Amino acid sequence: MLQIAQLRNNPDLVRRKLAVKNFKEAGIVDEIIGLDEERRKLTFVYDDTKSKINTASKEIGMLMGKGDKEGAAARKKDVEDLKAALEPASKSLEGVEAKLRDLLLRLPNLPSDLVPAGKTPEDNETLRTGGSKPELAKSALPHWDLAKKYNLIDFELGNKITGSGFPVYIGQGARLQRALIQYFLEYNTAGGYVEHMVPLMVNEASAYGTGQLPDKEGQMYHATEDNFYLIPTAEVPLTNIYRDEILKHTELPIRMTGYTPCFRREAGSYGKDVRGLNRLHQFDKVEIVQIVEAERSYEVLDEMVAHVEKLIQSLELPYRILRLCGGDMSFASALTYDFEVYSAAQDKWLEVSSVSNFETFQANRMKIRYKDEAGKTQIAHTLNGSSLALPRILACLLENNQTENGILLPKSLQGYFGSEMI
RNA sequence: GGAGAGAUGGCAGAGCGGUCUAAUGCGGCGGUCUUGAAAACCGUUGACUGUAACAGGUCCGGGGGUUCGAAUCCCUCUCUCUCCGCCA
Repeated sequence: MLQIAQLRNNPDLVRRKLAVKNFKEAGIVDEIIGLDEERRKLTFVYDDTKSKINTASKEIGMLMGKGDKEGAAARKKDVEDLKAALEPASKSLEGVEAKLRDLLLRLPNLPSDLVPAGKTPEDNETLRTGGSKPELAKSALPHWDLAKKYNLIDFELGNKITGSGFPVYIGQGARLQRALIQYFLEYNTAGGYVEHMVPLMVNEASAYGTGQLPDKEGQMYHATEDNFYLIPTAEVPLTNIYRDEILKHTELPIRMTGYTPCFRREAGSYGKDVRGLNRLHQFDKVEIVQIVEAERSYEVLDEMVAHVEKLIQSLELPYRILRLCGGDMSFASALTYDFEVYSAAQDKWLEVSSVSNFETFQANRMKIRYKDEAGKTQIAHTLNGSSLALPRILACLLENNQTENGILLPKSLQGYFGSEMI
């Protein structure tokens, strides 16, 4: 959620930045500024009337104490009149505030100056690439065939138990998942992130906090009986740990990591993109989250990008880092770097991590604040990224490393997996 | 699932209709003392809104009500604890 002060003090800048994000309802900005002005006027009337009522009520108490019943009765009449005046002011104030909140929630975060203009993924900027694409034999198989050949994943079995997009990992496949999770967590904790195991279901307030609600309502599985949502990413429970907290600046940065399954309805997805491990309803991911002082967040973003990059390098996969354009960024983000790895047999780039700075957008909603060195309360900046999401990494590992004798695993994984090859 | 108790400032905890602008303790911050520290003593210590700055307003789990006046009374929701039941 943006801060009203941003719109009030710098409406042109806000409009310009929203345009970079291809936000269509720019009129909302003026509407908000108008409502805010109205709000302040009404607030003044309300507060002033309330103040008079408070004074009168105190007087009544004193008069009653002295036994002056007539004086008290007269003041009571005054209060009655004041209350009649308060009613409409209070009603319209409530209405204005509700409308204001609603409009404010519909505004996406402002993109940072680094964000390139653009509408589609084609407009994303390639920051850099690394690794090299493997030379595969003509007979090379896509990962869904490899998964079958080596009996690693049974997609049909998942259909039977639950539905499509809920694969069953078997034998060496399950073991490899476990090895990847372990490796990623160890790497992140070595990098200073504290491991957390968190609930996989969250309440409504948490879903609002990180911005899944209200705009991604249909993307989460919803347990309606208890009004809980299955988490689409560990970002939600991890970041919400600090909801409604005021931290000391000496406690920052907060650095957290956690492994969780993630649940996404992916309503509207279809076709070849959903084949095999490319898009699932349940998948495993290790996430990193940081809560930092405002002026440090871009430095931290770079640090997180470097952290994820080294991890991908250690897996020896060809990768590229994209700086997302305004149109391809998420609602809540100010700047996002996507990591894609090259899936050789599919001849496709697959997103495996998305590292974002949300600046105050999430923190403002969640009221995550800190006292700076001067003792002033500031809104914190939040950041998060995948480090890493498993299925597409697995797809690439299988496809890129296939040999006649099996799948050769990168050195970094061999210890966690327990052997060199599948 | 059944019965009962409760939710107050960073924490503990008093307050049960009118100086509550919420006691007290702990913690935090500043100071005195000290070579330094501890102890002791003194002072200070919330959030939001609003203003040029004051003033003013809101907040005692959430929402609603009674009253001139609510932390305090009533209704309702949520959550926590204790006991019972079930159970990995």
